[in-house]
Amino acid sequence: MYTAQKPVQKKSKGEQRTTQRTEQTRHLCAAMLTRLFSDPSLLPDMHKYSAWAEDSESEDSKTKDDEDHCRVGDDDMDVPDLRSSRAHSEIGGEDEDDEADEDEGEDGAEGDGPKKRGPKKRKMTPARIERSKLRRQKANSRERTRMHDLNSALDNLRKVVPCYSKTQKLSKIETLRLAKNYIWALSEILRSGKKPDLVSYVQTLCKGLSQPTTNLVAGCLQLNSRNFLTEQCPEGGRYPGSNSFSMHPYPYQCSRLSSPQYQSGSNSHPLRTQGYCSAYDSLYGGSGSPEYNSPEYEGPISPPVCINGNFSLKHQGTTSPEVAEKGYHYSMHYSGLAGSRPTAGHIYGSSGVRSSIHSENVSPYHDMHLHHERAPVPVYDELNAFFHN
DNA sequence: TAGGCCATCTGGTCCT
DNA sequence: AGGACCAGATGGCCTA
Repeated sequence: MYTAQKPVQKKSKGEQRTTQRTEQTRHLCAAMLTRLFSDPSLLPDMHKYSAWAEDSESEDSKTKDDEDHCRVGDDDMDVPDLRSSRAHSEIGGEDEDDEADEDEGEDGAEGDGPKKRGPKKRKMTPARIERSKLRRQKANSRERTRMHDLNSALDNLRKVVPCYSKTQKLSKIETLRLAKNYIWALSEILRSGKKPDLVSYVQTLCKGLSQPTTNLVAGCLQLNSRNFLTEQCPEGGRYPGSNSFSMHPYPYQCSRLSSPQYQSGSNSHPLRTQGYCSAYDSLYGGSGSPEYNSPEYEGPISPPVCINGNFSLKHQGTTSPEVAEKGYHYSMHYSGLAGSRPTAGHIYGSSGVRSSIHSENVSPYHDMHLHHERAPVPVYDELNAFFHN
């Protein structure tokens, strides 16, 4: 009696862990695919997107509510399933024996009653059991491979979303969320044909992200914003290759950048030699865009990102140091936008103005790195062509 | 210690 | 029948 109920309690806890993430991921994927591919006209329409994003959130919550509701009703019905499932798990490979036993049990219980319809289960012979085990092993192996492929695809996705790090990976769900926002942000760029408002762009990018992820992105933003603030070539003019999308002057500043600690810095900051630059610059042709022939830089160019409303509101004055102290390891990466564009090399080159901005306070970002895979994302080429027409 | 995230196993369902 | 896909369950690892 109670042995059957104990797993239910355990299951409840397990569900809290599993179904939340599963449902979030599933609905996010479904919403993304449905919206993006079934109705392409939605793509460039950020107004619709805003509404949709809210819908998605409400759907998510609704789904969660529904799920919670179902869970209450499911408990009783799940008991037998759970019991059998646990039995299978603990007595791995004996499922067919269970079937055989079940058959016998049914036969015995029903006796002269109505016969169970459907194909009668054959008695399990040792050979069948062995084959069944083999099938299960093969299925497990395939499932592992499938999940590895899925994770590999997610890794590739991580590399083309705005905040990438090998050491501080975005979670699966956050990767999908950020990718969704990224797609919409890029779509809006294509639709409007002009440089987006930075604040709204970033708010779009960070919409729906968890606080930790927002902080991660915010850390990237700080790097970018430093670049925004210091985007001048050593000669006081533009970097070679910069175009009309130069970001001067920058009306937007990350709050953290207003603090003196980011106004004075060390020339020895390692980032200076690692090819980091404003992704916004990269995307919009601002000065200091990296180039692929830079010794340090080979990876794609990240989209523009900057301060997030949530981050700004919730963490002003507190989050930035916190982020700095957590030792988050992330980096901006760069899309292929600059791949065919002649630019000035990485902005943290040997010359001065930018260099002086960097502070040892950003040391948590020392290990930021650029990945060296350039994802063949078509939109990059489109954007590239667009911005250079 | 609780919660988040993840990998894995597993059974069910659908399709070829 | 077998493979692909999905979702539930579970346990491990990590972090606050």
